[in-house]
Amino acid sequence: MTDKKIIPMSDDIEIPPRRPLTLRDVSEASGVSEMTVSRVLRNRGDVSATTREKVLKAAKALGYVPNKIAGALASSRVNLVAVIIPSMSNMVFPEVMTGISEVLDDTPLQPVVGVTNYLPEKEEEVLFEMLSWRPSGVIIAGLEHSDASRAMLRAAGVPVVEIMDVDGEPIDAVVGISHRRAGREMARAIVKSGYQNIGFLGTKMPLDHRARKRFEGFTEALAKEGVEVMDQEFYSGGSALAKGREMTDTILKRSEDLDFLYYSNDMIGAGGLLYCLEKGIDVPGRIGLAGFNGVELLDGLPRKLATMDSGRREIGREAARIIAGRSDGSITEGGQRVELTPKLEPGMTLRRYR
Amino acid sequence: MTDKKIIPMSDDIEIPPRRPLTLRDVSEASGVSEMTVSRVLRNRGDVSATTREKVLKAAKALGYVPNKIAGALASSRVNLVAVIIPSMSNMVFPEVMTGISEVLDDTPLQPVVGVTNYLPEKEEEVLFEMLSWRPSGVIIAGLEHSDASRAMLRAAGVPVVEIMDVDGEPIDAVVGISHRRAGREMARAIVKSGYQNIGFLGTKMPLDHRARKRFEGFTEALAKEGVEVMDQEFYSGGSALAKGREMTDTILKRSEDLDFLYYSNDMIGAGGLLYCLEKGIDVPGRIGLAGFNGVELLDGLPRKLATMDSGRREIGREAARIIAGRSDGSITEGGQRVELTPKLEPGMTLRRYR
DNA sequence: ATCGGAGAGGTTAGCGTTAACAACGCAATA
DNA sequence: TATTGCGTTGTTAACGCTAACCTCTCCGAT
Repeated sequence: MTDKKIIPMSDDIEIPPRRPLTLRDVSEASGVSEMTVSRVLRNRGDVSATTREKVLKAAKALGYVPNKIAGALASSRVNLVAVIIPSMSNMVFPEVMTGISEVLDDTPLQPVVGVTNYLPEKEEEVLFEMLSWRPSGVIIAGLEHSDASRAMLRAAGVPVVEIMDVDGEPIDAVVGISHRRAGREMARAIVKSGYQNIGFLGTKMPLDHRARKRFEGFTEALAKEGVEVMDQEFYSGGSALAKGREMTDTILKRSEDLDFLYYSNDMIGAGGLLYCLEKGIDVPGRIGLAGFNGVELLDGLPRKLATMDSGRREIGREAARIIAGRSDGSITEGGQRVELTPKLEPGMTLRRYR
Repeated sequence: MTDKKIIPMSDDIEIPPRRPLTLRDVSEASGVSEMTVSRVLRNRGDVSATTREKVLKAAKALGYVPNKIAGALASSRVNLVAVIIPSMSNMVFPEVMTGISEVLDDTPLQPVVGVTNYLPEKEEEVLFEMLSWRPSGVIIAGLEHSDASRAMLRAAGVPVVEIMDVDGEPIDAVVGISHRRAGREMARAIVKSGYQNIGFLGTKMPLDHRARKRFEGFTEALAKEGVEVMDQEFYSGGSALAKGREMTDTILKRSEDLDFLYYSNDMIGAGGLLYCLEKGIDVPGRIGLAGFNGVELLDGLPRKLATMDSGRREIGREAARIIAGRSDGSITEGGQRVELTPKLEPGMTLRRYR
């Protein structure tokens, strides 16, 4: 009340309040204490209807926006959930985000996204940055992290949900599918349909652990059937659809006997499909095709590509549910493990027999 | 230094520090004042190399993560940029985000995203929420906002960049293209190529102002040429590619004379293209097609769809540059206006003559 | 010997909010 | 009438950090 700053000002009637508004301003405007204003604005404690309205009117008139920074510091409660994903341009992660938002929208929590570009060092940076805001929980893609990252996550003292993948040792909770198993099942389905000369097309994957695990599961299951991957082709960067075409062209020219192509994602698979149809190749008679993810886009293709739905949206929802539950106290234990089952969608490109 | 809290503890050597670490812990561990630790951790002020190392070692050993909440409150500097966009599943906005991140990565600033689902009320909520974190700047899609939103943005006292669109009254800075103009130019190009019976296919657009403006510019320019839109078809929700097919089927069956279809985005345009090719319709001879946005996906289609590049990535970059410049003081004035020029890409579906 | 000044580090006082508790007024009860 | 107790409002002290100022030491110039 004492240190009212004197600011030299023009004669304008309407002085735009250059100093940002605080509770104090609202309290002065409404004639009650800051504490009461705080209570009104958070609907907490008993405040008489009269005071409540007086305060709300003043706050609205001034255009007061509470300062969450100060609030968070005082209450040591931050309603943010850190979400750390490798990429935004993949269509997969926006869908996960959608699932997360759907659930968090019904809670006081808010997601904040960080992108790592599949780089462990970047992940470490982003994680450090996010943890320094003391979020109420962390949702992070994958189970592979640097030692420093794992240490940070463990030390953060908040719920951590690793998503997408369940093949590995989680730090706390996990929600995802088994990519190895997804690869295995696809391999079996392919062989069962009578294909024998199988090619694999995917990303250059040293850092895409999930693609790698799918490939491992795939080759492993093929091996059990006495089949080996006949040829492979990898790409990085560029329009996935166009790359799918190019790679398909390359691999088919190189290995003419191929009768099945397994793509590590739907986008390149779609490119391959378009390529084959254009070339008049009989799909799935002469060659079968399959992708991975179950993206919506497939519904619009000339022929439905075989794929395996990775349940991205549901993964997001489950992860958010765990964080929300633990944060509001309705879940007390940690370490939950939710394995979703990827569903094989044979579409029209995987069914030589029957 | 006086009020060291006594915590009853077991005899364990390694006490997992359940109370979150503070500067104090680091200062005690390294034998210097908190202030010095703070200086080291922010590379500010003069600290001897010896002390610096001592402090860094202690911080790392403890696994200390600074509390930005407290830091922000004390310094009243928050290195966050609020980015408010209508949707994440559009492929357009992830690209804008990429542009923003590219630029902000070289600054201390960090983007934080909020999604409005094209709903003004939701925009208001999200904006309020974000402003309560006192960000250093706001990047927000579109020029149409509720009165309350505009008031908040003006009162926030930070740089505001409205992006995507320049047709309207900005609050502060704008970066985007003129969608009216984009619509007009496409109309002219279509007519110039000799098409006369033109259909429009798009989203139900009461809330998609940019699509609406394109449509307005489109019809306006057609009118000048004495041409009227012959038929229209709108959709909402679902897989855009599949919707493009369906709508194309519907409109072509309803209006057999149509010789050009203008789609409000590339995705439905691609669906339409695939449909026409499948039906054996001569494109662009019998029917011409065009979309909007210039998405990468088009590169992989059987035929390159005519489109107009909306320069999303560059929009993100420019917007981020303005925020960054104003926030580090290298730009002092406000109200900048950057109008990018959308480039017509005729592809292979818009060129009946020549 | 004296002084100026740079380098290194410490002290103090907030930043704007909320938790915890204290205090007040007034009606119902003993 | 005194007492209890509830509903309502105010007071005080953090929360963890940084800006601003202050002190001390040491060294070279005078």
